[in-house]
Amino acid sequence: MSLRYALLAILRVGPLSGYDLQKQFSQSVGHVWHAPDSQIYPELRKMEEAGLVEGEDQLRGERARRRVYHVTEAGDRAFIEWMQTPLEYQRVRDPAHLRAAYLESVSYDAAREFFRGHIAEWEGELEQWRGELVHIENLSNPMLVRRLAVTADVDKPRTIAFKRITYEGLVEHALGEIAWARRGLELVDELEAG
Amino acid sequence: MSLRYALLAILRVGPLSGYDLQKQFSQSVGHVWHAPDSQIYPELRKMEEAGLVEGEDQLRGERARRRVYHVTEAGDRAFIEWMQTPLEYQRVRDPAHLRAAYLESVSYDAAREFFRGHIAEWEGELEQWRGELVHIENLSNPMLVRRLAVTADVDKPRTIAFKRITYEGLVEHALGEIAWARRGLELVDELEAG
DNA sequence: GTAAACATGTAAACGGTTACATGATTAT
DNA sequence: ATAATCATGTAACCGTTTACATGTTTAC
Repeated sequence: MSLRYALLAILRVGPLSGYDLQKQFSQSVGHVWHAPDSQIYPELRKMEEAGLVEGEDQLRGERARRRVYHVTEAGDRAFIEWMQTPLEYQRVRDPAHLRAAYLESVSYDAAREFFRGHIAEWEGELEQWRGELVHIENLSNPMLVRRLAVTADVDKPRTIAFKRITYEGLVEHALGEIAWARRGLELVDELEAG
Repeated sequence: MSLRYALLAILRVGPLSGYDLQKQFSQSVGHVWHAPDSQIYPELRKMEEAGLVEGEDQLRGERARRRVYHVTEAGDRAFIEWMQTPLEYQRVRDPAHLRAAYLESVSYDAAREFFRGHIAEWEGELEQWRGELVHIENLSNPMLVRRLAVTADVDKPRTIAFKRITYEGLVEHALGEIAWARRGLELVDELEAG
């Protein structure tokens, strides 16, 4: 159910077509809440039915159209209300730690493969999140710039500060996973040696 | 799809009824892969259809029955094969960091509420995982004891070591989330002050 | 002319959540 | 007698994933 609010968060900055939304999405909120375009288009339609957004068809060339969505007052209220509601945490479902707990059932090399894969996976995320963090510090993230353009001066420091701490948290998590997996590799070496 | 392998991991230690499995589950693998009983019973049936486990109905008293499942050779092979297959990581979908990125749209108190809730959530997980870690160190976890009972002496150190590093990783993650949220609270104080 | 990018979807399947439903046995 | 625990499910719903489907416009 968070997809809806992730989309509202972006649309609140200004109207966008489904296509543009999806592109902005994958370069911003998509870093913490992934969604494919095949999920975004239908969700926008549902949000329109619920009165949270309104879409207008615009013509593009002679035959093509694009549907541009903007947030309604009800949509804005719904977003703020959600932000103030206690967050529903999802139950833990962590395939990597599930597997790690049973590595005794495979060879040392297979165990190493697992930890190496874990490092590769989290280094990928780390790179993305660190990149975002740099863009936040430099004010070189287009979404953030657009947002700041519609934000009162008093509110700007907060807007930046919360984005920064968010990505700092993600970066630290990724670093933690990588450090853990490196220790995993050392453990495998020790077990094999002794 | 990991539920299947989580269930196999437990059943490989020895036969269990759906009910007992579910109890063992919630006290062991359930810490990293949650599943309600309403999901476990049908999954066991599906695994039986797939030939991974076999169930036998046992009588309990006069009228009641319980179905005891054990892993087949095919089930054992499937588990080992899965353990050696590159892990499919799920796309990031993190409602807490999604929300954190937009805290400028609510009051300082609402932002504090969010971070406090985050701390409470992760302290809950931390307690569970730390408890497990203690049970692993003391060999006071019944599942681990049963597992060691069917494990060759040479393999025992590994079996313990992988469980330990798994829960250490989880504990560190929880500590990281808590430290992050505490910094969040400090940030809110600073923003409100200056 | 052709490829890249623009633009918007549908359909089927799957996994997970929540609520409901039922009854037997054992310990007090 | 009664409560706790044992024991096993079904059904409806929801969100997500994957694969498929189609056509337009713009830049080279």
